[in-house]
Amino acid sequence: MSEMEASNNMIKNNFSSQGKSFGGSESGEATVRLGMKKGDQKKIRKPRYAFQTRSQVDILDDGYRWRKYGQKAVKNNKFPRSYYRCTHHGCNVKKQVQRLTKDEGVVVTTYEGMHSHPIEKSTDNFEHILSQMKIYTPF
DNA sequence: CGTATTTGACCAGCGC
DNA sequence: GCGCTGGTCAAATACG
Repeated sequence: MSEMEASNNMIKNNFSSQGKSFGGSESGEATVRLGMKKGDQKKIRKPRYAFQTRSQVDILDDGYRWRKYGQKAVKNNKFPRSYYRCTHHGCNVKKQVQRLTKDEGVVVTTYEGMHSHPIEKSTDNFEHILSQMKIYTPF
């Protein structure tokens, strides 16, 4: 996983890439237990979008519900990385949050997969979220 | 009661 | 061939 360093340069700003119909990365998911691992992934590359945001809190809600399924520390970072997963049915979207060792105020959020359902929260509320981002973006 | 969260342990892949 | 890392899952717990 050397992408953590690369991500620093590969940061993309295509936030609107998610709101679209499903049909993309689906992976049959069938896999029973450990079968799901990278079996499909090794063949099909899931879209990965990394976002770099300046915020003291790593809990940036984009409008979806996330369930934390793991937390592991990274070598390049003395801060632990948090793994989140969408709690929707049929929505295998994964998201991971990581902080930069150099700037703890910078949070890197990486989204994996695409949502196949509309946002739960009200769009109006979403505005509040953006407002939160702005507040934590003094630069 | 239900949901969400937490920590630990396990497994597979890859490296050397 | 063995070791190591990373990554995910499972169960237990906490909280609303």
